[in-house]
Amino acid sequence: MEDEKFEAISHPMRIKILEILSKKAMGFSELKRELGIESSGKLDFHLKKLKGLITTEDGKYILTKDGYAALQAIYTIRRYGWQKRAYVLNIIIYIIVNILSAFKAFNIWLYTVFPASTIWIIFYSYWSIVKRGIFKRM
Amino acid sequence: MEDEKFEAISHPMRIKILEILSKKAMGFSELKRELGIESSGKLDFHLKKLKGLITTEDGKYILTKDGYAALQAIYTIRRYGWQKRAYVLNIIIYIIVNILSAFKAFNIWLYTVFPASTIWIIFYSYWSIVKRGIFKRM
DNA sequence: CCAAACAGTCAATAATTCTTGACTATCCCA
DNA sequence: TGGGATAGTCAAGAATTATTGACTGTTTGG
Repeated sequence: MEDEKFEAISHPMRIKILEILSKKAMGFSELKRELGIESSGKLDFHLKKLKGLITTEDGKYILTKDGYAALQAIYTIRRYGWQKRAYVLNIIIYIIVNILSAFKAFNIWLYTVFPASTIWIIFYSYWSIVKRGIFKRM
Repeated sequence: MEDEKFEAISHPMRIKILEILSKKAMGFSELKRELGIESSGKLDFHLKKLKGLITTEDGKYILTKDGYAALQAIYTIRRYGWQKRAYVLNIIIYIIVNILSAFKAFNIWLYTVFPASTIWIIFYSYWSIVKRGIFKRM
């Protein structure tokens, strides 16, 4: 099912098209100009390959939900480090919030801040490490 | 630079190879068996296409850092809904933590929990919405 | 030592993808 | 009314990717 999505974004021009359309809806000719190509057939070919990732609205091309997901995948590869950094920052803030709260008012911390933030951090760690494998062989 | 990575994972067999190797390091023949193919040339061809995403260790194939990133991209497409759900849950927990803290001890909340968690939520929202576009045409 | 299993390579062919360029049709405004 | 801009389609050929199958070494157990 998702194999053809990777096929769809496996050509530089199609990635370019997704990036352009994520910023601005465009018609056929404007897109052609933006891509710096002369051949209409070429653009037609690539637009057809992007079926499911783009659609039209008021005569202009826009990304679909899956189009944004595909772009997301591209950014995942480009900015993979982000996830790890976000995770580390999350943990640091968790620790800071808890230490500050515990020192200021132990009881409140123990019964509200600590359980709530700990549930969150467990969930987030599970998501980051188990589901997304952010620390696997990084 | 990353274009060839998408080309690399644009074939079902290569996605299968990445998934198999992410779970267990394997030699040539074991991989062939696991994939249910007869032709050595075929496996050789696809392994070569995966250059940069896999490597060998003790005579067995394993994923590289980029291999895991590519697999990550595959999961991003498969489990895209997760991000939105995680974001919403994060916001809910932020609100709960803040309301509870504010009611129990207003001053502590105002000077520690609120600023720290608000900085976090701004950062996280920026990351989720601006950088990753999780609400764009979902 | 022999055979079977492992770990590939490579050339030829099949299949698919990409590009070109010629063509159609509509709209608009001068 | 005619020319330029928009919005495509399609067939043919070029280029690339995928598969097959025959081949080469190495290792390992009996």
